Amino acid sequence: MPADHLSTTFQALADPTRRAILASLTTGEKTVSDLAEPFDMTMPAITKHLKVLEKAKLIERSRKAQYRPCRLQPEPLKDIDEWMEQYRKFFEASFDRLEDYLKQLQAKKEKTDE
Amino acid sequence: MPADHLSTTFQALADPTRRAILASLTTGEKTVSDLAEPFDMTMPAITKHLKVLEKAKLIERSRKAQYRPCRLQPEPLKDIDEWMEQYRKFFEASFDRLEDYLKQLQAKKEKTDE
DNA sequence: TCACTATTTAACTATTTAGTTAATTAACTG
DNA sequence: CAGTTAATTAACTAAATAGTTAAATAGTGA
Repeated sequence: MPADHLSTTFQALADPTRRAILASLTTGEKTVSDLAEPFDMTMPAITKHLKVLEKAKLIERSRKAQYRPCRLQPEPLKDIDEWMEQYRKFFEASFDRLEDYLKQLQAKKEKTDE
Repeated sequence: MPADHLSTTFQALADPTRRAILASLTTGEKTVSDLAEPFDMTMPAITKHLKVLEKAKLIERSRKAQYRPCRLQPEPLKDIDEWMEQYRKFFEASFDRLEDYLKQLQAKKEKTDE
């Protein structure tokens, strides 16, 4: 039960329904029913996913009449992005090697084409 | 119980012990005992964490005598980084607004200093 | 006030997770 | 071979997760 900030964020993102909800919020505020619509899932299940996202501060909620509109709150994603920084050199390095390899392939192909 | 690739990766990262293990592997290959040393936890617990990381393909393991050295395998982190791309404009935008605000503060301060 | 819509809460269940202790496997070393 | 070190497996437990159905709450509007 890790209570730390990053663990809570990663945990919240470790579910495809919740990631889809976040993606859907990139186009703007949505009601709970709007968000629920694409999923083959009951409303209480969606309410629970929203609570997980809210506790992780990935969304914020307000009230408009009987609606509880949700909007994206991207700060925790920024924290993950910053955490990622220490690993970037590793996967960028392997990407560079891939690029080198692809360049070699291309060079070989050009030779064949001559 | 999401079996998809991104969920598995996020799930593996949603634990401070596992993130610390990854960080420790940035300085190179380590044995299980090396990795276990900083934690107040039994060896079987560490073995389980390593299995989670291995299933998520965040580490790879080999054998050297009685040791099972682990090394970082950063590809899944790259996938997260790419997933993040769709959100970057959101948190970069709010960072820009913060920058603007700080510039305004600075401008005000300079005026006061005149 | 009554009925309707939007959403949440309660109570329950099945599965997964993170840890433990005790026992086992594997490889080295005297 | 006997003993030691490295690591895993088995069996168990407590807590968390993701879902369900049924009931409750809150706001709108005739």
